[in-house]
Amino acid sequence: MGTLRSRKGAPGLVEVATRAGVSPATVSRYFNTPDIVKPDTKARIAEAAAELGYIRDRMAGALHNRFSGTIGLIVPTIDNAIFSELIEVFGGRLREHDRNMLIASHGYDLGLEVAIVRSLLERRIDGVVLIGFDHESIPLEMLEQRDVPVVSAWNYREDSDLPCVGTDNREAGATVTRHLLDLGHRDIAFLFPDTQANDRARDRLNGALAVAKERGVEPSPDRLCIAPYDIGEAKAVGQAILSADPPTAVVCGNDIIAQGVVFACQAKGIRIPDQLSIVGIGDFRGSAHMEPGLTTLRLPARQIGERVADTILEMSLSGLPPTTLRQNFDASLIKRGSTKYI
Amino acid sequence: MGTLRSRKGAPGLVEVATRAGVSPATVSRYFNTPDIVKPDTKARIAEAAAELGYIRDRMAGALHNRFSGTIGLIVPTIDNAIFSELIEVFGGRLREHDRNMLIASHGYDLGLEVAIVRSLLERRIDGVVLIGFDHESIPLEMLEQRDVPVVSAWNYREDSDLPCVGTDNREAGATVTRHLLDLGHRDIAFLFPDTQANDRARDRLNGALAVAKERGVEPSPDRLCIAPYDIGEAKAVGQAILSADPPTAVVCGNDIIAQGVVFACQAKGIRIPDQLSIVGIGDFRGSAHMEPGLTTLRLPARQIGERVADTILEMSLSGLPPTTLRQNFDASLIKRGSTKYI
DNA sequence: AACAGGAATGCAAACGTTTTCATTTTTGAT
DNA sequence: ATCAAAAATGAAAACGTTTGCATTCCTGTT
Repeated sequence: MGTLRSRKGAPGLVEVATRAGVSPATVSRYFNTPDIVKPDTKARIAEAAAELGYIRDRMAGALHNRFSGTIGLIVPTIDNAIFSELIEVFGGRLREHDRNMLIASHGYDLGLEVAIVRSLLERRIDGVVLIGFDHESIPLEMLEQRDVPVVSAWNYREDSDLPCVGTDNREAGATVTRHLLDLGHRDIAFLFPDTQANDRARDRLNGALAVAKERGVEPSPDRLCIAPYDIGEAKAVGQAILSADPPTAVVCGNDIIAQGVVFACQAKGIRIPDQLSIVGIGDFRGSAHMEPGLTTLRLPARQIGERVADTILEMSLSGLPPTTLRQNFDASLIKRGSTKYI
Repeated sequence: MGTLRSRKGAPGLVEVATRAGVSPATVSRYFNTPDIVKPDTKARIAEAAAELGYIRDRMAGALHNRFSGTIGLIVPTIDNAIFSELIEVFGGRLREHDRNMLIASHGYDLGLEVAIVRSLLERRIDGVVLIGFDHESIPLEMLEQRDVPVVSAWNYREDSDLPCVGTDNREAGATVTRHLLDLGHRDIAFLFPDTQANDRARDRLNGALAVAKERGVEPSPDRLCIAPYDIGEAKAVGQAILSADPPTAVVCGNDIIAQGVVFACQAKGIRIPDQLSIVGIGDFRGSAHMEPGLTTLRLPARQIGERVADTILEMSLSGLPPTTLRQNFDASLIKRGSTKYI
């Protein structure tokens, strides 16, 4: 069905072999284990390959040796500052190791993950990186059954089922909240996204509430607000909070929300940090440079991205769990102009 | 070399065939051309496949019929609001068509493209989407030689060599500048990234300067400033501009830069739009909600993303140039609070 | 009831590599 | 110069599908 295009003039391994006067096997070895072919032969093959403009067909190879050289990354969203640095760094690291990144997003619809995982498995993925710990069991089983390595990125939990590389989100929530408490704030609002299918947000909120309680601060229900990771909606929620009986400080689930609240204040003429202190989590692009600068928790996205890549590659090569099963990266509180003692 | 893991228990096409009591060929047809297999047989195969948890191996198939079901996308950067919506939409559309997205970024280093293209070709990509028109000839030739469809996204030019889907960036630059001129501004500064290896920025700036000249406004050299697509650096450049003898308006290469300038004003206590009008291009996340809202040009990223996907799929299926070789999407000026008549 | 024509299916040869095993060449020591 | 051992290469059988061609099974017509 349909017109079948032929591979125009693309030369194959055999043609390189013929031209170099060696067997296909030797050419294959030249590419895969160059150290076992004689320098002399190597030179001839290199020349032949260059002259023909040969490009190897890794699919054909993968058919044989199980490795496709492709790693899958499944994220909730690409179109958002949250994961973009992680994605960029991860992809770059993979390229350094001559692997490709197959990426898919599900828009926080975990049900889509099963379709995505199936699609990735059909392409013989060498490994899969997921964000966080909230996942349906079916896709995980499919991966498990086929022995495909899986790493959870972004989150750290000492008792996670999956190998993980990330930060402790409970701790993250606790840290920013502690900062506000240390500054003397007692009337604190919490703006977090729906914690239903988002373990990062859930952990952060729990950590935040735990430390508050510990210090004797128990927010009333109207101090617990839901705002999605969207700057416009966060701004709207922020304006609502600030309308009557505003708190003295706000803990935001991430910097997107915090930025929304900053804009809400500017819209209502509320001075930051004099009338309201704001903390975010993430230190996204822009948080450092807005006015006032946002006090936030810097998550080491760069380190996590690189480490995730290294970990999944290690697993795919060894076929075993990684040497370090769970890796925790510390987040650091960055104090800027958006917080102040009360 | 290394331990070769075997495909644990993964069943193959033949096992499905055996269990369903049909030949492998029929099972293959069941997946590829379901309409030519008898309903009865179809049911038996479906059952067998489900029971075994069969997942097809598209690499093996690709070996035969040339289609890997994977499309490559090469962007300058992922970690930036510029392309993220395009990427997200494009990837989603591909998934709807049961294709995967292989993504790579080169960080505005076009020299990297050749390595990336090679790597994609090794994976038997069905098509490649590039951003803009500035590309080295070698990767393009490699793709051409192998008959791999290429589409340029984001930019539109009526005389482009490649099929393209995007907006006319000259027009974009002209539109925002015209808006300022219409408001009576004559002393306008232009903040653009280095236009060396970035045809989008170059076209925008040229369009902006052309329309200015047309109206008799010729900016002095110190009104032409270079700022990268980075909010912090743009803010710094903005502060420099505003220090002595500030202009009455600024045209920014994109919204990131514009946001930086907004923050620069806030830092220096310059009131927007009373003392300075600012326009951006792109209508990125956040531009609508910052204070004041940013007047900018909305680029139809969503439409472009979908259309690019459709176009590359069409090309890959037909093996021909797309029916519509060059597709232009109109951008619309969004007037918000950052601009005002002088 | 016989038959033509189309619809379903099966057979076996690809697709472009990798890899095992066997064979040849080289190396270094005597 | 000779030989054993190591290094380099070659021959051919995989890998898991797809597909052209051949065959069998239907369906409806005379």
